[in-house]
Amino acid sequence: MIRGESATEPDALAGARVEGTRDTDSAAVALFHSLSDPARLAIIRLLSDGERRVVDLTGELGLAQSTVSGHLACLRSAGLVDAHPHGRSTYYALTRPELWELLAAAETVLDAAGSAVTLCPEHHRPQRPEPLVPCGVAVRGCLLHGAHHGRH
Amino acid sequence: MIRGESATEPDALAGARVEGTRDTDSAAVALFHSLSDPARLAIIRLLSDGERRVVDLTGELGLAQSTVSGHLACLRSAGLVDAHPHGRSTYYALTRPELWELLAAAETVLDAAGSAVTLCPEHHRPQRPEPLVPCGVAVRGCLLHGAHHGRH
DNA sequence: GCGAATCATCGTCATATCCCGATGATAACG
DNA sequence: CGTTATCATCGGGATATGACGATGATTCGC
Repeated sequence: MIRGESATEPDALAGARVEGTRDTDSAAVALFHSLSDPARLAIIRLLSDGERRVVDLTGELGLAQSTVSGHLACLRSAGLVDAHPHGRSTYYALTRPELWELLAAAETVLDAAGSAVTLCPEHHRPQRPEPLVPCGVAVRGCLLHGAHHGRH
Repeated sequence: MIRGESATEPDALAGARVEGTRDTDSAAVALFHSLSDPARLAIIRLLSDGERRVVDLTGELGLAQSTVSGHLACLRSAGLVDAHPHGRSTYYALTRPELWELLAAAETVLDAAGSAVTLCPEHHRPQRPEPLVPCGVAVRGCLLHGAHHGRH
């Protein structure tokens, strides 16, 4: 991963090894893998405010520069960030606004599991669809509205 | 992971090591990690039709039984499946209907990246929200409806 | 022109991960 | 009761991963 991102490359061979998997699962595997590291989640959060240089991210994360470069390479390979060299600096920015829906959906899954998790920065949080169940059963406070909504 | 799921346990220590991460990120990391393996995605797909025994999954996946047990332990630790021992068999079932929204959202991200990926079984696919952009700009066929919708 | 800054890459290390076969506890079957 | 089936767990192997420091190419600032 840190060198060459071989594990995140779409790998039809590994996909064909396990029955029931699909070649296209590799892209999904790479996407989920890119999100399965705390440093990379933190990078995404930092980039949500706008593009940043590697040295900025390095300072904020408190990791070695080479490590940050590796994480950015992983995110880049998964298509979540883009790199814009500018002189001796390289600016990285997020590329997929759809990512916020994904993070919000993960919040929902974890919320249902009892983990109050906030992955989406507030200004990127997609609107939750209106609950289909009429209000009446207060199960848990809604993360977005902080009020009690019917859940199910 | 295969023994003890130490890597998927919420680990506040690792979370505190990288600046900008949150302790609660561990649950998200574990969730994304649980989805970042082709065999586990296949298991989720198999279980989408209803609960199954380990031996059934083992047969369908073509993996060693111990491997399948390990994957199920991972999914279980992430809260995505539940185990119901019944005699000498153990039935596994999915626990989070919210998971379909997450997989659909991942499809969207990958779709935007140019990878036509189907993670959601058809009978579990959540309804896509109506596009906010009026029809007019045909960019890419909609996975669900197969017709051309405005994208942006 | 020189020193400093930046960053992708490499090598190394400790640990994790997925794979397998083996094993033992438990339950089912004849 | 003896045999078979099932499954969680363990040990080992091959590989991957995230961490670090070092390095060299490129750019910037004086």
